[in-house]
Amino acid sequence: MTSHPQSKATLLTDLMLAVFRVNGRLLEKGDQLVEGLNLTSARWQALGAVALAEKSLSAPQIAEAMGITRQGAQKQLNKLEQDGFFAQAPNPRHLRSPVYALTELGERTFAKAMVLETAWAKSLVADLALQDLKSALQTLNAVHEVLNAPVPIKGAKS
Amino acid sequence: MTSHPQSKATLLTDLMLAVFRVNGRLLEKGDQLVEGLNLTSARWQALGAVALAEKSLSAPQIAEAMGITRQGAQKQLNKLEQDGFFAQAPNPRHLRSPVYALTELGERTFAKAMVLETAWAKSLVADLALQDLKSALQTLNAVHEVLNAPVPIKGAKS
DNA sequence: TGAATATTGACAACTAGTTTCCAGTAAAGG
DNA sequence: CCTTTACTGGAAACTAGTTGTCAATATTCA
Repeated sequence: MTSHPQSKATLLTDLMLAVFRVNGRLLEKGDQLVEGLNLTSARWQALGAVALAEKSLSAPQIAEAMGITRQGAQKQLNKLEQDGFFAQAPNPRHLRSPVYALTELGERTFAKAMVLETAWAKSLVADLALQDLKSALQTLNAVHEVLNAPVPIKGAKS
Repeated sequence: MTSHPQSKATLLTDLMLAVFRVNGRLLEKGDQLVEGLNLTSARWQALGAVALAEKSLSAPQIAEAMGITRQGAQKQLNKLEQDGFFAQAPNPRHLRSPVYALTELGERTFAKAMVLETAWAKSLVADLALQDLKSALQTLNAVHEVLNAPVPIKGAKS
């Protein structure tokens, strides 16, 4: 699907494009998977942050778990609270910053989503080899590591 | 960073999360890389669609090349034209649907971005093995293939 | 203790994409 | 031909995130 001379840099570029494509598909399929639960991929992820922490979290904590900004997480939380998935509880550590807990509905819905995700993942891996998945995961993690290095800013407004 | 029992389905789930993380980083770093050129990742991608086609394209053609909707591409094109990167030319095949060509500035800027991207990719691959990149690319492509299969819609509004 | 500093929620404006609708244009089939 | 269908740009409303500002609350530390 791309160029022929497979230098390492070219391969990395191709890998980047593959990440973009797969990312898009995953969000699309994730949305489809949970649309009957009044969820989207983003809303699901917010439920997951609290469910996996197994305790109530403040908005900034949820944001950090989701890898997005405080303000972005807050927007989702406000909607999810309105929809009955989260309930606020007073935060002993901070007057103005409540803690968010899953409601019954939130717990139940997240559990349903987990069941769907597990079934979906199982159906997908039929054609994939365990070792390939392992090494791909390792390589992506290595790429993620490398991406923490600062960008050479030659092109900056000089 | 995640759970221990490494079943294939669990590995795939972890791989999905890795794709999300790497995708976010790539967009962030891509934006930094070209910010001195009055570009963003999205604007860069639009220039690339026309540059790589080596001919003028209509808005729907550019959208398809970018993997986004016609309307999304049109928004970028309108801004990029205002900023002098694209110029419209009449489309002999359609009165109302002009064709977009890179201006001098557009060509020059895309060339600069390519230089930056190549240098960046080269600097990143130092710690990565060629074989790992190859197999990760293949696996991601395989995952992308599998993702074209329809989702089991058990959770849908039945 | 009290002053500087960091964190927080609310709000606004922005990027980047989506879906939906409209009206004009092109293409295809009878 | 001319009617139906497909394609196109424009605009609006939406999702999902960002940055930035403000005022209030916490924290740190001299």
